[in-house]
Amino acid sequence: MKFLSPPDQAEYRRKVWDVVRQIPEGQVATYGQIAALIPPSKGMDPGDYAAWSARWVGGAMAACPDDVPWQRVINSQGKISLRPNAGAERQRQLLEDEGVEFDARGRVDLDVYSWAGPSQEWRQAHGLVSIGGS
DNA sequence: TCCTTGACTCAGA
DNA sequence: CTCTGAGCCAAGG
Repeated sequence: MKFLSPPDQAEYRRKVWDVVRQIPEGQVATYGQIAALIPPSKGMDPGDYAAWSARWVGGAMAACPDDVPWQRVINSQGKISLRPNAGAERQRQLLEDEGVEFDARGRVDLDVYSWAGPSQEWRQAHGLVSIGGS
């Protein structure tokens, strides 16, 4: 799914995967968090980007390579975003195997497992937004 | 060609 | 804290 595809979708998805690969085992990141690390394409309206980038990340996950730890990416509520019949149980299983715990409602405590993001150095090397924002 | 269907998030109730 | 609805594009049937 992509809604409002970014001008450079292939490029965008590649960046998303690079970021996801940095998420350490036992930690999780949200779609919005990943999106916030990647700057909008030149000329793109910041408002539109903020509104749709999270979905683009979701779209990137839908087609990610096997070496991408897609299970560590969940929604802003700390819940699995996959539909029950699309691998949600598998995702939860993978996370639990890494030590991530789910509460009674099937949510992950983001205060405990949320990833802090890649190092400033890594961000610069990959052309992502720097710490401190613009 | 028309209609459905998405790995999301945020504000309101 | 939980549940709803809005925002909005494109590929596939």
